[in-house]
This record gives sequence, structure tokens and C-alpha cells, in this order.
Amino acid sequence: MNHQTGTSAARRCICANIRRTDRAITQFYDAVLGPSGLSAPQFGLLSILAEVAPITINHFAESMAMDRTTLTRNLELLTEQHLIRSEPGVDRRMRLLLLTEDGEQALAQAWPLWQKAQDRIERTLGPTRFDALLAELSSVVDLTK
Amino acid sequence: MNHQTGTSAARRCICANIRRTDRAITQFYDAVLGPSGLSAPQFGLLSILAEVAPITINHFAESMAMDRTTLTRNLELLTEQHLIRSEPGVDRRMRLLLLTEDGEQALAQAWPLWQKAQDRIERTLGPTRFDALLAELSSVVDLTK
DNA sequence: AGAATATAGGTGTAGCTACACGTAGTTAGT
DNA sequence: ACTAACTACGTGTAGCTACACCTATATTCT
Repeated sequence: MNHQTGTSAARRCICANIRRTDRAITQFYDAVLGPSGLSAPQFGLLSILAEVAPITINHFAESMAMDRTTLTRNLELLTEQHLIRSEPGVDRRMRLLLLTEDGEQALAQAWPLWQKAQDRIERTLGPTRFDALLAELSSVVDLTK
Repeated sequence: MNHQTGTSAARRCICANIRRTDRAITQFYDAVLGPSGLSAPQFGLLSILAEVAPITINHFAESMAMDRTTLTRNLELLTEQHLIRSEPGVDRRMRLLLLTEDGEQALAQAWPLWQKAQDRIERTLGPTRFDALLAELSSVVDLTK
């Protein structure tokens, strides 16, 4: 079992491999986005929120495939930095999330940095491999449901 | 820009997509590994440590592509649970990491559960797509260096 | 031998993640 | 109208992650 040939079962763990890739890519995007003052996760939240706002926390969490309570904690920080705000909806339980003007500006500043990081990956892999990778990642997400 | 056709740039962010996949797959493995008492990251650490022990923290961190200080914090928990231990090396700065007997047992108990989770992904994708995905993840890690 | 440098590792701080549980407001059933 | 069930959201707790900074030991250079 696992002599010279082949890769150990542990090294083939798809979970460990994805987690490892997550650590590497997040550090890479964090470094490139650094000058914007946004972390990779924060940029991700703002860029999607810009498309789907106004939206409730639950729907936003679903859109991000993120636990609702995780999103709540992340939104606290963005709110403290005045990058987003929330206003009451018709249903008094709901809060509708919106970007502030500061948030729009921070996002606009970060876009070229994000593009730089994204291009590094996208261009090196090429369009075919890149799109295939995105598709496979989505397949994995679907498989866990 | 980004009307009905195509996917928005934000949705194509490889960082956000990998992070999303990480959340999904980690929850999936955590759920399946639940009965073993090990989390997905803990199983990952133990299964690799079993192969490379005895090893220093720095070398283990490198082997896991993980920040050294992150590893330190994770090892604290495993040590408290008596799943691993460390002993001094010849160089008095070093600590050599080892699995305890409890750790070996916990790992042995968790293996079939891990196999169950892994099979779900590996069998559905098939060997070709699965191996290609692992390779592409490694490519992404290499690109961030 | 002594000073400068390099290596191994820990601590303070802070952000990301999610489960279990709780509260307030809404809707459905009778 | 009243109760039960459901929905939207927050809080307590705890693990995973990494940067900046620190200490202790070992090595190299002069």
C-alpha cells in the first residue's frame, strides 16, 4: 500500500485539496487587492451585492452559497466601514442591503486590482481550462447538496 | 455590459468560486466525518501527519501549504484532544510532531467515513474529471507563487 | 571568540466560517 | 379571533486562517 508508485489516498482528498487551493488563492487575491483596503472576501461580497442590491440577508446568503450567520458577521465589518448599509423592508422582519457611496467608490477602486489578479489566473490557464475549472467547481458544490 | 447574455465578471471570480466550493465541500466532509469526532481539517492534518511523522512544524506546514502559525493553532486543539504529541528534536529549537495512539485510533475510525465522502465526489465525476480537477487545483496553487 | 545572520517556533490580534439556539414578525389553519 | 407553524434575523460559542512581531537556538563570518 502506497509504496513508491502513485499518490496516497490522503493526498487525493478533494476536500483538503480545495481547502489548500482556497488558502493559496485567497492570499494571492488579498495581496493584490491590498492597496484598495478590501480583503478578497470583502471584494467578493461588494461586487455581488452591487448586482443584486437591494436584497435581504437571507437571499444574499443564498446567492453567495454562504451560511446566513457567516454573512451577518461579514456584513458587520462592512457596515462599520460604511461600505454598505441596510434599510427596513415592507416586511418588518427584513433588512434590505445596499452599497453606500463609499462602498461604490471602494469597489470602483478595487476593480482594476481584481482584474490584475484574475488575469494572472485566467490568462495562464487559457479560456478553455478556466471555464472548465469554474464548471467543475460548480459541479462539486452541487454534489454536496 | 452584462445584459441578458453571459456571466458577470464578479461571478467569474476564481477566488470567490474556490472559496464558495471550499465552504460547500468542508460542510459536506464535516457532516460525513461527524461520527468520528474529527472535523474535515483535522482529518486532513492527521491523515497527512501519519505519513510524514515525525516532522517539524515548519516542514509540516510546508507539506500542507499552510501558514506555520495557522498550523500551530490547529495543532493546539489536536494536542488538547491527545491525538498528537510533540517531542524535542536534536536541535533544541525543533519540536517533532507525532500521532498518539488515540490519534491513530481516531484516524482509523474516520477512514471509512472519509472514503464515503470521497467516493461520492470521485465516483460522480469519474476518474478522468476527478484527476483533472486535482491537477487544475494544483496549477492554481502554483500560479499564486 | 564575538558579532551578525539565519532558522525554528510562539503570541497578539483580527477576519472568515458555521452550528445551536433564541426572538420578533408573518402566515395559515381552525 | 386565536393558535400553530413558518420566516427573517441576531447572538453565543468555537474552529480555521494569517499577518506582524517576538524569543530562543544555531550557524557563519571576521
